[in-house]
Amino acid sequence: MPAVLSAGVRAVQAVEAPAHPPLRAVVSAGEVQRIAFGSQARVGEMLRLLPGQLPVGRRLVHAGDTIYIAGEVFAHLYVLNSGYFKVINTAADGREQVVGLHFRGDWLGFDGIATGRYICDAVALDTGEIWALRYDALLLACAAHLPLLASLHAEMSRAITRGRDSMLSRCTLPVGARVADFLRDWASALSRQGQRADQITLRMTRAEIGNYLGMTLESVSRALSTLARDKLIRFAGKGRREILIPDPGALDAFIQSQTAATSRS
Amino acid sequence: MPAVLSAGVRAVQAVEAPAHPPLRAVVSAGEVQRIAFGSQARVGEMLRLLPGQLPVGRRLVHAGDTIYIAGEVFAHLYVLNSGYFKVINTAADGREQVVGLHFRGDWLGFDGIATGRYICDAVALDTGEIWALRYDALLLACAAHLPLLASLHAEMSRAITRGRDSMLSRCTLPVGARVADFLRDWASALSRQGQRADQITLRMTRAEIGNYLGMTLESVSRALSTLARDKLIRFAGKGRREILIPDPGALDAFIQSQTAATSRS
DNA sequence: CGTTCGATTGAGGAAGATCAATTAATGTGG
DNA sequence: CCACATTAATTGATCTTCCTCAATCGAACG
Repeated sequence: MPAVLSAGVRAVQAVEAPAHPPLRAVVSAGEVQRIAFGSQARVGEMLRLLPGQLPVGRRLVHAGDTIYIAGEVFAHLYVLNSGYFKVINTAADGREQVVGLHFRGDWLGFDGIATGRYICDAVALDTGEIWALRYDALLLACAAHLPLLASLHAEMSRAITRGRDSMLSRCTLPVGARVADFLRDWASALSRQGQRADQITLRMTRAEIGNYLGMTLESVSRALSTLARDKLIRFAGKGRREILIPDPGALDAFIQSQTAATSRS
Repeated sequence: MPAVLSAGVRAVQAVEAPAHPPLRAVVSAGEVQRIAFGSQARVGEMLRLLPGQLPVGRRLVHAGDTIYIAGEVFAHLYVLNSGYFKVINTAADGREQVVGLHFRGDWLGFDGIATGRYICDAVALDTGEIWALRYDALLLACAAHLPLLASLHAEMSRAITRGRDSMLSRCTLPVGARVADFLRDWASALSRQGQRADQITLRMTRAEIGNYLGMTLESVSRALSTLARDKLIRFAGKGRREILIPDPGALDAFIQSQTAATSRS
């Protein structure tokens, strides 16, 4: 039984955030319009669309806290307001894998809708705040307010598309390019959030990254070392979890050079 | 550019089925209740839930026909009434992969919701019939009829979950077990449809299967030969596309024996 | 300051890809 | 209906990639 992923998972810690500004004040409607598809827009859109009567349960989480676990009865969808999260899928025979990484603006919990129980574990990688929406209340609100429904569906659609892109990456790229692609993804997620995209703080161990990317931790380490040697990335800070990307375009070029060499069609 | 996947793709052929029995008569409501989660139930559920005013465009397709292609403007979701279908994802640099296989009762087109354009190609593997639902009309119908909305969400949820299960299989199983898992999946899909699950007619070439499973066509061929040698499967018919599964449990055991050996955690 | 956990790096081996040759199936024109 | 052409599938030999095993190093923490 691989203990890598479950290590450090702490008990659920449901803390209600004390004082917060009113929901509608966080992002202005105008700002929402300007930043298309960015997480600012997505979170703002949520805030704008959520009718006052739909209760939003706020919860602070810390690294290792679980949002939900497989088998738990489904009742809520979660909107990530801040922090970093992973989703772990476990097979009947015990194989497990990190199948998703999620950030501000993402939704969690879709996997629970079909069966009425969550299929995966959702775990915080860092301190953050999540909003819990009762699914039944959300459905009613959606029926009354179609833009909210459209927004919800767009999120589910994105979840499907991202999963497919991950598949493509895992199945068509050699390990080195997979790691580069991972960094590129992370950076673009940061830029969607309006943060600087050239500076990444990995919140996972090499073992977790390797599990996510379908390779061993040694392969992750070697790939990162190679990227650093070739000046495609740079390590910052004391530990080796701060990564700088001087030239994102060079990363793209590297990935493409790898695919041209190894075209598994 | 890998030509494997696009080979044999023919132009869209939109044929309206001539005479059909009225929608509600195909599956009785009682039958729907009895067969939980099977595709009979899912198709029947659709029929029951779709209000009369929601227009359903029927289309007959043949092997190679495209339901939609990447970049096309999104307007419809598709419910598969019969036939076999594949979904192909293509990266910016030309890498492409079969990321999904779909059967009677499945929905296609969710990937188009978020951006307003389809992200993938959906191609028929065999003759079949699909129902096209205008997404805007569907949203309105959902708002008026919440069970329909719940059903739609359940389908999207399943799409997400299935994608994650595929990821897990691709990233944690050696090639032999991946092929066995593929056969098991196909068989269980057949059984959900009420068809016999011990007899599979592969509608894809070894190259397509390999692409779907993240391995070469030679590996697929070798894996199938090994499974046949070990009596876990048997080839029927003239070609080697008819596969019999004498003992599904033995397949499970085989997969598990492989995972115990190669635990990439 | 030692202990522990994570990361790096090297050496060797195994799984699977690639290359190549053969056979089987499918389709085509005569 | 048959000879031929074409595509799909199988099988073997070789080679590359990546995994496994192991040792070392560094950082974090009590």
